[in-house]
Amino acid sequence: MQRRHRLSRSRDFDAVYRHGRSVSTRYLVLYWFEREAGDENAPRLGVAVPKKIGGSVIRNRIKRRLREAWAQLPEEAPARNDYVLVVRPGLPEAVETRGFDWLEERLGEVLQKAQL
RNA sequence: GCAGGCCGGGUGACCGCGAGCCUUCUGGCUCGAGGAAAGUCCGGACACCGUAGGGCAGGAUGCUGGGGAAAUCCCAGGCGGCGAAAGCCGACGGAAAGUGGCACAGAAAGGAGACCACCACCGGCGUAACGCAACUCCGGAGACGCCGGGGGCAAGGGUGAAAAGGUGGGGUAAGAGCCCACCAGCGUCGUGGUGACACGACGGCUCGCCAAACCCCGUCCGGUGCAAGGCGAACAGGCCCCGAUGACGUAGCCCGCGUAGGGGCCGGGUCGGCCGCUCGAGCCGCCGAGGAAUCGGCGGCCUAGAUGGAUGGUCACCCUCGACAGAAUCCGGCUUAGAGGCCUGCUACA
RNA sequence: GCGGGCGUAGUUCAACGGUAGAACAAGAGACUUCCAAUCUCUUAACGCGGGUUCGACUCCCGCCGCCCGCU
Repeated sequence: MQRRHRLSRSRDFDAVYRHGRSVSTRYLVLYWFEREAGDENAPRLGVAVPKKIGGSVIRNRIKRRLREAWAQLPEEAPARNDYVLVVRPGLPEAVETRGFDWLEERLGEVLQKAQL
């Protein structure tokens, strides 16, 4: 995922949290927010992992895997939006035991629930 | 069992990520986490702060020698403790400068005293022809017993973590370093050692424990931290108060020094960009000095620099199935976490 | 990056270096026809590992966990 397809500023995160909508599942929370009308460049993703989840190795690994899973997705996420994925406790352990394919299913689940 | 050192899954393919370089402009090449990157416990480098100067206060530190930029660091040695040994551990200056503490128990917890017991002496009372535990000693000039008195003494008693050196002998009315021998401690001298210290001789005869209790002594310490700091961008108004009778710098206080600005409220701007940013007390190899830490010389190498923060996905094969864990200015240490494997030396047992 | 504070019964808090206490809660009993209230009794704890000391919740060092600041 290239840098322009990521959320890179604290103000962007704030905007998505403050003005966007959200949906949550057992392991993930998804926020999304429609940017300025007519801006159809590409979807942008930010990943947030609380410190409660684990050490920096755990947190970095789950972020990498979520970005990879996001990139593997077909065009399910409309390009006009900014997204923030929040990891909930238990996800890294579950991925370790159930594998990467399971993580892709969980990501698809939360996107479907959002009904974009 | 102990000590020291090292490695920390590997190889290949495709798709991705970050940086640099090249480029025919959409690709190619190269590099891309750790021994602890961690905790932030010490020490620096570096940077800035209208000065960093002194005193007090405060903090840190504390055997000796060497190393090191420095350090709650390293090496070697001494001393003390633990262990059968190899070896490990130790904030290890001062208690005859002062203050304070030593619960319970115990007579007494520190410049001494005397509860019980012991010992002669003096006085009083009661007695013994056989008495006294016993005698060849002593005893009606009163032994012995009881009571009282002023003394002597600190060996014994029980308590305690600890009781004024320990053991043995002499000595004495009973005793005591009162005297003697050995041991321990202290002091002086000598010898060895750079030194901590060790050994020996002599001396007088002894001075409790706690300073990780206050403290005393020696040594060291300006503050803030890369979110330092610099460049550029944006905004660049109003009111009030204090101030050469010294505000403020200045930090806990005082002195000294410097200097003309400082503070509050409202309004406005900035949650962006570039540099700092990785070549350094650097790493590797060889040679030399040294007992080692380490140092010197020569040759070679360039080895992450992100900024919501770069290592992931899929597949194949192999092995002993892979722990703890992710750089954020850099470096030297300490501490903590940690699956497995390799090498070297030593000790004990068989 | 820098700095500060706190860990004691189930909970909220105490304790000059000398036996860890109080309140509430919980359990049992008493009182009551029953419940509540009240009274009595009981159960329980110094975050972990070293060190100093005769002796450590207390003093020192190192970890672990939690909370809070500054920029």
